[in-house]
Formats: sequence, structure tokens, C-alpha cells
Amino acid sequence: MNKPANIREVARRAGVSITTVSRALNGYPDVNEETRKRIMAITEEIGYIPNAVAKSLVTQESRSFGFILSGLIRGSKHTIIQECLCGIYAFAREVGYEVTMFPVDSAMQLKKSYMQFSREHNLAGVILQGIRTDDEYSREVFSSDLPCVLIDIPADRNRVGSVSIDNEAASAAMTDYLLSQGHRNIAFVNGKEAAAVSTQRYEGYVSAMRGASAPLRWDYVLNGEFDEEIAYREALRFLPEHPEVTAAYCASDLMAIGVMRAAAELGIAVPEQLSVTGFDDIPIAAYTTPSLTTIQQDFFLNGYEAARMLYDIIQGKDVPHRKKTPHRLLERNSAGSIQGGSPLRT
Amino acid sequence: MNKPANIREVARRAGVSITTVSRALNGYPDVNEETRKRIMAITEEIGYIPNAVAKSLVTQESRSFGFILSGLIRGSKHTIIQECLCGIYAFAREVGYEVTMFPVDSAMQLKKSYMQFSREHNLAGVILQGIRTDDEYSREVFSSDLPCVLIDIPADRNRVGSVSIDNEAASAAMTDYLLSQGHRNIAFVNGKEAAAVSTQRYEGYVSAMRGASAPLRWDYVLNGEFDEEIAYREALRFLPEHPEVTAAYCASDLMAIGVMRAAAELGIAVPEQLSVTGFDDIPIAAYTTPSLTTIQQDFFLNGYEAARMLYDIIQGKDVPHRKKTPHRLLERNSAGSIQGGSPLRT
DNA sequence: AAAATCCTCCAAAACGTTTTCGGTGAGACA
DNA sequence: TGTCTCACCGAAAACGTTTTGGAGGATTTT
Repeated sequence: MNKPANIREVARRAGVSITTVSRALNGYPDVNEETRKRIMAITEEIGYIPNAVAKSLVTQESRSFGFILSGLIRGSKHTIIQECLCGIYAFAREVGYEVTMFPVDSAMQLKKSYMQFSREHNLAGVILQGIRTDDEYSREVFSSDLPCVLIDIPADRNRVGSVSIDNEAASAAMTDYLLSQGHRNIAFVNGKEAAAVSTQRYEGYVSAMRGASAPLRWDYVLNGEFDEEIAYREALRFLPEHPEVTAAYCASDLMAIGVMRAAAELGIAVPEQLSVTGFDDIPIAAYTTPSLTTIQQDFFLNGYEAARMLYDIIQGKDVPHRKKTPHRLLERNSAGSIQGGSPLRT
Repeated sequence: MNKPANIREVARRAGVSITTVSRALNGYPDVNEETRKRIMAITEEIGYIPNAVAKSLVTQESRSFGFILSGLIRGSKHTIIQECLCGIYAFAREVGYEVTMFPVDSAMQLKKSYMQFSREHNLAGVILQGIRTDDEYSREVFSSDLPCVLIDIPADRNRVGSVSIDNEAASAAMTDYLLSQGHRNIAFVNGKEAAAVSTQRYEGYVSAMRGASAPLRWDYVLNGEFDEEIAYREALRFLPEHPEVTAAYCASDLMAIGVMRAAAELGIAVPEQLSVTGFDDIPIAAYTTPSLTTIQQDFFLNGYEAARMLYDIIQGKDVPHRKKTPHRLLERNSAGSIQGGSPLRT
């Protein structure tokens, strides 16, 4: 394993100092065009590649976004983090940055804090996703002066940015949609309580129901933990107890799928007897029978915008630290109108 | 933005040399227990974090796997690379490595070669996935002495490792399954020609058909390019022309879904009139109607095993450079028996 | 003709570590 | 008393860059 050529070797062959080589390669003006050509030729010839590690060490910057995320788990059924990662990379490429991932597994004993990770790698800034706000490590990041933007987590501090859809508005929109179809008794299957998006979506549901003077009953909101199986079991229990509810609005597609399975098992027809709607628009949502009416999020865009905001913060630009990405209500086939002539389940 | 503390600061406060600090922190034996305690305390107090960049520079190794992959694109409907990445991280954590991703986009003008990337970052070795073998940059990697393992690409050189399922056997198994259900006229929807897995799956199909003396016709193999839409259009053309074929075996789930959609549009019932099978077992496959009979691959395991093999190669262990991960035929509802009483389409 | 300017280049310091080699003092052994 | 061993520690080199602060010569300006 012979060592790769370094700048010294190039300098030696070109008969110049390493300073000149460095300047030539980095496009500084004060180097003779002829010398530059010669250096370039030698660089090419011996396959010299500047060592980014050494460069990063001396310049004290890494041109690298950190991406700290939880939820990179085996057997995941959605592509959310994939999309997000892809968006981050898309922007990073535009500005010549790289990205360094740090997946944190809730199961793993976290011996390394986010901060430690960031400093070890001279990260220019970090993007956090799927991280709990009450986590001790995130506090450490918030209170540091490391540029930082959050995805799907509201930022309380002013130094840190955040990007997400307007969860409350989207949630209200979905509830309103169901209401407009004639539904009154609408159950809401929520996700984990700890997640900020859960409370926001709950708020949206509540305000829409209240606005329409629809029955707002505590026993109409179920806890599905963002889990297909749990939502399935909850629905299995809930649906027979409440034949008067004609719609179940779920805070995630996976939970909606669980609810639809429960309905199928109970002999309840979707959407004829029960409308079911989801949230996220994961790939599966388009392929279920019936296909899922849901709120579409652009997770790619979330990643892209988060990276862009982080970049602006790093550059010291004065930029709004709150970005709402667009959402869209995707009307498919899992929800229908009550006036459509379909009998209520009662 | 005050600079983070460095080893010199710790040494100054502890009243020892930086050598001693380094030794204390890295667990070398020749440092007094009392001094070590003191150093640890100071480290904790001022929040000192060793700089991995500097360390990597001097040790000439980064304890980092490179993951070079193509196919990280917006709107992807499967979780293959996600699973793979997850597997790589799982192993990396076990051995205290990190992973550095390098997504290559076929659309992007690749101004940086894989080799350049690897050397820039002092990578210990790289894992390649979804990369074409005839690509100029992969040649560069193969012929270098950089430890390297390929996923889903057969390795011709002996220095490089490779991991994948036994595509030929799996493909033959699926074909045999269809044959055992009484099908004789089986179409095969293949993926991109450039992909190694395509030719292997084609071989499996051919040998199984040949073994059963089933009709092997060139016009029974379609080119779906691993694309749902293309497979859909191909099926739309092919199915009416060939009412005698009772089964379509597709080299990917997405193509199978495209074929099923075409069948639905043509009024052909699946599986009653046409059996359709896929390959991969992506999440969607379980949620289509009918659910997809397919070959299950463990992409997580692919990543995990690739990382393990790479690690062994880096360590200089003499280890088999070819690993076949298990596959499984998942019998769901998109394929049925001809004897089952269902009429042929003819 | 002297002075100022410009172009091209170089020596050396710096970034934050690890590692090699050697030094000091204390106790053990002859 | 002299030497050897051992535990502990430090000075300095090294990793491969970038950047600072000029130096030397040629060219232009005054």
C-alpha cells in the first residue's frame, strides 16, 4: 500500500515550493501561467489529490453539514429520512459542501453527544431530525453557538432555525375536508405525545372540529404511537364501541393503514361505511385498496430547505429562522361523502 | 464563536505535557493513576473533545467506511439503500467506525472520482452499491489497492469482495414455483441490461424453464428497465398479443406492480387469469391488491455483511471474498395455481 | 537615474493530534 | 556504593495542508 502523493512531491517535481503549488491549485492570481500549467500537468500525471483532512485541519472549517437523525431503523416502511437526506445532499452539492451523518439509535447507549460529534468533525453546522426536544443532548446543541436547524421541531431559541410544514393548518384542512363531506363524528388517531408534530396536529383537529361545532369528545382521540400495529389494535377496540363515528383521521399513513386493516377485519367497508385518512403520503399510501386520502408532505424539500437555511446561518446572513414548506391534501379513495347515499354504520 | 479547547489547554491546566494528556486519554499504561484522574477531571470540566480531524491526519487512518452509491434519488419508492445504509451503520458501530457517504447521481457531472473522494478523506475502505461495473471510476477503484467490497456486483478481481443473494438460484426458484403451479408460458420482465443482477436473474429463469422443458421464447422476455411505468407500458402491449401466457415473473416488485396495473386495465384478473410475481420484497409489495408473491431479500444484511467483510479485509484477515446472503420466496396472493380451476385466458 | 510598482515566488508558522525516543528519579540488587 | 530496572513523563518530529509576510527581479513611473 504505497502512500498517495502529497503536495511536497508535486512541488519537488515542479521545482517550486509547496506554497506555489497550493496557490496554483487554489486559483490564486499571483502565479505565473506557465508555472501553473506545469504544476497542473504534474498533478495530473502522478494523480495527486489534495488531502481534505489536512486542509480542514488548517482552515478550521470542513465545508460539511452534519445530519443528526433518529429513526434510521431496520425495516422502516417509509422513505422519509431517505428523501430528507437526498434533499440535504442536493443543496450541499450546489454549494460544494459535504454531509456527515450521525444516526442516533434510541436503543444504543449514546456514549457520544451530538456536540462531541460536531466538534470532532469540525462541522460547520448541523441539521437535526426526529430528535426529541427534551433530550439532554439537543439542549447542549441549542445552547451552543453551533449553527443549527431543526426539522419538524419548533425552535424556541432564536439562534436556531426550523423547517416543517404548517402541521396545525394541514391538520385543520384535513378535518375540514372530512367535515365538508358530511362527517360529524370524527375520530382522531394521534402519534407519540412527545413529538411536537403530534400536538400541532391535535390542535388543528380540535380547532377545526370546534369551528364546525362538531362533537369534540376525549374518547374520540386515540393514541396510535405512529405505529401501524398499535393503531390497528386501538381501532379494533374502538370501532365496535362507537358505531356512530363515520370517519377516522390518522396522524400518519401507517396508522391509517392499520385502521383500514382493522375495519376490513370487522367487516366495515372503507370508504362506504367508514372514511379513513392519513398523513405524510408515503409511497405505500398510493397502493393500498382503497388508496389513501392523505396530506402530502415534501420531505425532500424539507431537507433541501433545512440545508439552505443552515448555509445562510453559517454565512452570517440575516435570514428568517422559520420556514414552512407547502403541503397538499391528496384526495384519493379512502374517504367519501356521507351524502353519497352510503348508510351510516348506526 | 470562541474556539473549542484543545489538548494544549488541558495540558496547561493540568501542569503536564500534551504527551501525557494524549496518553492518559487513550488509555496508555505509563501514566500515573493520580495524574490521569486529574487530567480526566479537567477534560470534563472544560468540555474538551479530541479533534478527530487532527487525529486522522497524524494516524493516517480514519476508522471510516466509505459508502459510494448511486440511486439516492428523490421520490424513490423502495427502501433498499436505506436498509443497506442502516446495516452498514450497524456494523460500523460495533467496531467503532464511522461511515462517510458519497452518493453519485448519474445526472450530475461527476467532477470527483470515487478514488479522489476516498483519498481526500483517508478512507479505510469503500463499499460500492448500484455502481455500474463498466464505469470508468469503478475501474479506478478496482485496480487500486484500496480495500473495497461490492454489493450486487460480482467481483472479478480477487482483492475486492462482493456480497449479494444468489440471484440465479433465487430466480430459478421463482420460475420453478410458477412451473409447479402449472404454468408453462411464463413471461419474464427483466431490468436494465447493464446491471449484473439482471443477467443473473435471466440465467436463472432460462435454466429453470429449460429444466422443465417449458417454452423458451425470446419474445417472452420483456425489458422493463426496473421501472414501474415502462413495465406497465410493455405489459399493456404484450398481454393482449399473448393470451396464452398465464404468468409474468418480474425482476423487481415495482415492475410487477406496473404489470398488475396493466392487467387491471385490460380486465385481466390477477391471479385468476394471470399470475404476477416480483423480486425484492419492498414495503409496498405487502400492501397491493392482490399482495405480491416475491423473492425477499435482506438489504440490511447485505449492508451489514459488506461492512463486516470490508473490515476483515482492512484488518488483513484472510477471509472469503464472496458472501451470499439468504433469500426467501414469499408466497402471497398475486400468483396462483392453474389447476386451481381458474380458466386460462385463451 | 532613482523610485515606485508589479509579478512571481519562497520560508516558515500554524492547525491539533500521535508517537518515538529519551530523560529523570526511585527503588532493587549486586 | 554502583548499576540496573522500572514507572512516569517531556521534547520534538511528523501528518499535509493554507496563509502570512516578505524577497528578488523586472517593469513602469516620476
